[in-house]
Amino acid sequence: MDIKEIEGFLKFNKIKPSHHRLKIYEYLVKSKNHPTADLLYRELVNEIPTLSKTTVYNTLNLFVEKGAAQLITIDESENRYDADMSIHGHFKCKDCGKVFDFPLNFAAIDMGGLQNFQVEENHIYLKGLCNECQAHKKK
Amino acid sequence: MDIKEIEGFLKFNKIKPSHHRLKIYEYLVKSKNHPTADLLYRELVNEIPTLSKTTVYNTLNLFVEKGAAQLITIDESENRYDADMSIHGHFKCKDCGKVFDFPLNFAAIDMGGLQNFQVEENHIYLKGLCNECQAHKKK
DNA sequence: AAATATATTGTAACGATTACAACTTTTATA
DNA sequence: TATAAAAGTTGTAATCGTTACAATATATTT
Ligand SMILES: [Mn+2]
Ligand SMILES: [Mn+2]
Ligand SMILES: [Zn+2]
Ligand SMILES: [Zn+2]
Repeated sequence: MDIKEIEGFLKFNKIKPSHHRLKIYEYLVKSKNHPTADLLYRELVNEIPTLSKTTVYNTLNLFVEKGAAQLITIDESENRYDADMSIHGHFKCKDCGKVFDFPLNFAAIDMGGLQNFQVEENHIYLKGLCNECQAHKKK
Repeated sequence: MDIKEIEGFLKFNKIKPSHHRLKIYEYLVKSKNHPTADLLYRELVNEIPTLSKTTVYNTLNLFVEKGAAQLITIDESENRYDADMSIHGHFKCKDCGKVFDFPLNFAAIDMGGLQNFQVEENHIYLKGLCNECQAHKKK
């Protein structure tokens, strides 16, 4: 996904593609690491020295509003963001803190129980130990 | 579930059942409304005028540590708590803000995709409009 | 009863996020 | 192109949920 595609995608979502917005969206798409606003700021401020944290917050809120990114509340004190709007689950390692994607058959979940609720968003969060951290523990 | 059962349950989880702890746990069990620390405080401070908010936070953290309650991160700015440790999903209405339980067949989720992750917790959060709020909208 | 451990309190600090007004850049209008 | 209006960005201060901490109160042990 190159910068032209990202520009097109933002426009498609009625977001005016300013330089900052392009860079922030590009980071989300390419890193796939579900960053917090603070991490995004720290990662981009070298490349964009004039960047302010408020712009990062404004931009992420705009992306969520316009449906170009989703807010991930897997953490208890910080919000994370994801440009991948497809239905998928998130796994957070309690040791290293990384958040991983995993595929999800959503049809298997959305059954019976919820009586007449009109579902607009789904968030599947698992927590435990990732592959790598399990290996460390064994030693 | 009467107060004696609650006392026994706290003891079983290695939590010394002080008066405050009993009342807080009782509220969680009986209200089933997945309260925030602040709501819990406001609901109990009339009955326990000496209650402090710090105690509410301390107590909820203790419950989670000891496995007597679970932390629910369905909100983006406030933590909620649930004494129901069984596997079930949560639905949050975007209109009225209420958080509802719904039954869940977890086996359907934990499939393939997550490669060698050791799962210790699962959180299934759906959002949308509850029954009642859909009715209001129609008018 | 005295000593020790545990629980609770009130206040201050912290950290993530937002509010807001000033400033800059882009877009529209004349 | 010059001017005005709109949109984007910035830095700082404020807000709000949560935690740190030291003082006090209560419970448990000696
Ligand atoms: Mn993801
Ligand atoms: Mn519940
Ligand atoms: Zn890990
Ligand atoms: Zn509702």
